[in-house]
Amino acid sequence: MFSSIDPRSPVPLYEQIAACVRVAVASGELAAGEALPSVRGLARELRINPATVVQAYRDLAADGFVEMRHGQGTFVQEVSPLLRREERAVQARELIRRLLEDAARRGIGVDDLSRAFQVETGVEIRE
Amino acid sequence: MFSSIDPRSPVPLYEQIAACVRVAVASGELAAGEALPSVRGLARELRINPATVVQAYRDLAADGFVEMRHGQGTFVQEVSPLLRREERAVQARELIRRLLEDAARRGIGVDDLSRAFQVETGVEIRE
DNA sequence: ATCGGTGTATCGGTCCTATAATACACTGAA
DNA sequence: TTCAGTGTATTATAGGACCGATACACCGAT
Repeated sequence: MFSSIDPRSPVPLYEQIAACVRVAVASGELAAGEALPSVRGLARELRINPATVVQAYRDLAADGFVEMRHGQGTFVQEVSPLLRREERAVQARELIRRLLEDAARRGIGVDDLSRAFQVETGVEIRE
Repeated sequence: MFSSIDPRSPVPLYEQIAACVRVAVASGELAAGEALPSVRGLARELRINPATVVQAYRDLAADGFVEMRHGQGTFVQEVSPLLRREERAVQARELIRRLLEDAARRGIGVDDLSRAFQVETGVEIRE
């Protein structure tokens, strides 16, 4: 599940770890209620510091993906597909807002973005 | 033109300055061929270091927005609307690629993004 | 009660970025 | 030539992000 972790990558280790967990949950490899690897266990397996794993798990917990139970472990959160879908929508809107800000700062308009979106994803757009 | 510059903002000063110039050019407040404020002059006006202004101007020069002439000043570049439009398109695609990476890392799909785009901008989307 | 598992909290070091400071080099007009 | 203006280059400082080390606190089985 964590085979793609690369300490030399420019993206932070804790983000890589969190990403692995997210895709594992999305793909069903990690079912709701199931326990994640322990902080120490994963740290030993990846030969990194426990605190780094903690940071990844805390991010996931902040997003409601997992729950950390002191003394017990970290578990995939039970949420209805509807709620999870809503959560994704919220985050997607946040990403789009940031995109629009960045673009505006460079004088790039919504029409430029929608065209680029179409080119990169194949999703067609109309006004 | 630089009234919105805020040293306490989390976005770097040089980006704020570059953004101001870009919108000034886009709005026509700064015509092609016209000179920008000198590095020292703007630095004094904003009470910041000249090197910070330089970094902003260099970014703009790298994007082809302005031309820095040693000993003379920094001038808004003459470019055809067509070329400028192409440049915007390139940057827009770059922004979209980054958006897609960020989203994938969080398990957010293209469909989530296109819906969010629609919500935030009012632009309708179809597959 | 104890012990081996778990997460929690705090500190310090390293690296990178943004910004500043300062000295340098070019241009055009007097 | 000289000088006041301009951009250029190099080095130094402050701050933050990332990661590691280490000590602490909780839980459940024995």
